[in-house]
Amino acid sequence: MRIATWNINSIRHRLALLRRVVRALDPDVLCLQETKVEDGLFPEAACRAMGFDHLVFHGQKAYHGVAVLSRIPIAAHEILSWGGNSDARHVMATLDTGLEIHNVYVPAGGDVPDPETNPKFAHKLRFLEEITAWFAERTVPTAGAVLVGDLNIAPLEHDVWSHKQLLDVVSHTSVEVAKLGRLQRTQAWVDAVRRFVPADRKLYSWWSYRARDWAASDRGRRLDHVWVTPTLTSAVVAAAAERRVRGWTRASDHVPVWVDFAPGPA
DNA sequence: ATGGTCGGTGTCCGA
Repeated sequence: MRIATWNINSIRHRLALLRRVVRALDPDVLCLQETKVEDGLFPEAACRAMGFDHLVFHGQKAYHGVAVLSRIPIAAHEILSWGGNSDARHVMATLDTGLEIHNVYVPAGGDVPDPETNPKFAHKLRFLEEITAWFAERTVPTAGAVLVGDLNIAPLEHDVWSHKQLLDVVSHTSVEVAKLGRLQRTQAWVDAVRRFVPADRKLYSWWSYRARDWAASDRGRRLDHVWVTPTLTSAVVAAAAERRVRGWTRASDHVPVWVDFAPGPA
């Protein structure tokens, strides 16, 4: 079973690219962020035509929005909200196997890493505190859980092109990394992708649109993550961030990240 | 040291 996550940056603008990604990666479950579409306008038929018979989408006009596209039946889902507003940033889908999937889009946090002067950064920190408190009270399901999404934080030194130059840049500051660490410890979440790409090797999932040549400058960050609860760790047999997708026509600034699970009991 | 580009929406905002 393959689970993928991708910040698509407008699902309606990128339906052709979505088809191409689905053909190339053939995920069983694809979690999208920044769909940027309200539920009434979600391209449901197009997703079904790609083989995803089971859909959960939770969006709003213009901003944010998360969706779970699945070939595996979804038994239940829940819309969750953190940070003091009703932003569409977290949906939980429980597969009929009992596996719980959390699709999360953490606020970007603006430009200035100071919660006193930048309300967007304050909102990001509050979102992280609230989701952390919720997971801390929650029991890990028997079948395990997966947390994926655009977490908008690159926690490790080699999750960014220059650790030194990004220490004061939102997404890599110590306060954000510490908060992400607290979230990770709530259910002892394991960073599944870094099990396959060691921490001393550069790994990115996002490259800014603003670079003249994103591939040549290669100033990327790993903002998109796949975490699994401990009992699932040994079932994860492969993982990757699909760098090549950044070069495809009409690319998102984020690329898909995926994890493969071995069949059968973990 | 600065500005660079997107998408959705509307004459800018958020990323």
